[in-house]
Amino acid sequence: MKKDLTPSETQLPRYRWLADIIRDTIDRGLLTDNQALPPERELAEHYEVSRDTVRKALRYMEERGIIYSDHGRGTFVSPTIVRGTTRFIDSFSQDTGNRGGVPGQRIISIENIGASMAIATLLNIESGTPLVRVRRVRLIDDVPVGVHDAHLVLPRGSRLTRSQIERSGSLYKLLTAQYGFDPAEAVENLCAGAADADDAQWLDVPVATPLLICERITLSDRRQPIEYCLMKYVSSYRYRTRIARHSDGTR
Amino acid sequence: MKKDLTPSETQLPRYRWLADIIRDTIDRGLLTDNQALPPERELAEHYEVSRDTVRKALRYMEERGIIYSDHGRGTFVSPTIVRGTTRFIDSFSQDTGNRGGVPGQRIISIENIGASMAIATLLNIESGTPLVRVRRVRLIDDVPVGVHDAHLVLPRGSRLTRSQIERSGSLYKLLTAQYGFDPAEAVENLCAGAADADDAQWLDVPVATPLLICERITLSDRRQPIEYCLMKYVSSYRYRTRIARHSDGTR
DNA sequence: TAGTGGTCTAGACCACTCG
DNA sequence: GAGTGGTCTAGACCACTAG
Repeated sequence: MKKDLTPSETQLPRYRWLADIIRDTIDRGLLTDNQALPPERELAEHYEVSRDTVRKALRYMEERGIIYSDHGRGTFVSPTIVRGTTRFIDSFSQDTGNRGGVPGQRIISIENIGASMAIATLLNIESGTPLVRVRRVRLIDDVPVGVHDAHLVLPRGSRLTRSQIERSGSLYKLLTAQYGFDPAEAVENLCAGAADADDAQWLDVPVATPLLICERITLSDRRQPIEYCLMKYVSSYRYRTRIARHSDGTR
Repeated sequence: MKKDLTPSETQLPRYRWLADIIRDTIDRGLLTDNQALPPERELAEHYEVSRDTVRKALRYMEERGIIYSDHGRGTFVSPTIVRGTTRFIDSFSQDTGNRGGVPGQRIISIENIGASMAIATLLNIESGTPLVRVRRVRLIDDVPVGVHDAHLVLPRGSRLTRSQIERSGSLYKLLTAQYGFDPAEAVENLCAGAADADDAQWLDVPVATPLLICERITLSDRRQPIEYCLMKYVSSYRYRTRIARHSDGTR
């Protein structure tokens, strides 16, 4: 168990080490919805870290929707409905797994293309720049739930093969490991749409069926656009998210 | 200008005061996309605060997608595409204003009802608990773009009138000011759907038109559910969001 | 190697909540 | 008033980036 390792053994900063311990405690059900954590000063003493480090661990968890703090009252475990709503960049495989489904994919095509004007504008690159386009049907428990159409900016000469993607569960993990693809942030735009003939075929629904359309632009650590992805989902697919702030900036 | 006020005059914590100054600098175009901010130590000296306070201001802004920091390189202004994608709980009026539209509403009905079993389960209350149900058509520049169906848990005896809501631009602002309604966090679930006869009438679209469906549960500071809201939007409406994390927890 | 952000500490005081 | 989280400080050292 993580608990038995010292922070230096885990190679993690102390606040991450502490966050993992607390997270574990919650995941094991020893602390449940809206129950209070020990006070910060107590945690600091018990784990032999400064109070500031405790606070860093708590803020780290709060950002992820695991706990929340109330001034003057204490720090509490977030209700189940909130925990686990944090969105990550490689969300599909992740989310699906978290919800108890088996994520899958069927590759429609992999092409080396030049950026169209529309895509070039979105990605802030020259039109005609070489891109890799990957189209996939996404499955949950072998049922098609969505189509992904990704346009990737990869280093010159990168070659992506069907079998590579198929072997690796997650396209992102593959790209990160093999091609230095390093997503830091993404912007998403969601709206309603209707299935066209292609969508209908791949998703096995009638033409004009309502679909959830999600456009994503992914940025590298230097905030250069490295991917444009158009995703369309059938109505049974749920996109979950969490909002933690009021517009007055409070909390 | 805020710049000329001392932190104590603004009644804000120093880190918020500093964040506002930097934000202002960016908004005025003195610092633009991917440009570097001064180093933390320099900001600390210049504004006569500790480096830790500077860091707190920077983290506050980073959470909101205004800037980003890279270890060893510096801190930079987020590209325009990213800035302003932060979602807030009272998003409709806010977002619409930010995008240059004029937000509006047409109230369909205000009812005092008892919680149905479905709603009661979602809100974690007894079925039959008194709720206020507010149905509204949301407008942008006087064009209907969505319908909101809110079920509110308000203190006993609260009375909500049409004219009150109409006078106040934002329902949330009214509830907060008048009824101690204090949203701290919200969970949203998005999916695709089709317009039913009612939707079609209010949104002025054919029945079965694809709609973006967004269900929201709003929680109080004590993380008690205080609202369930079902929102449906026509396909021209864009729901924008930002994802800042990779699933390995890095950054 | 110089410069940057990231982690960590120990201590002080403020602001809020609740009995 | 006692206990909690929130802000702030001054200083140290580590980790990463780039010329």
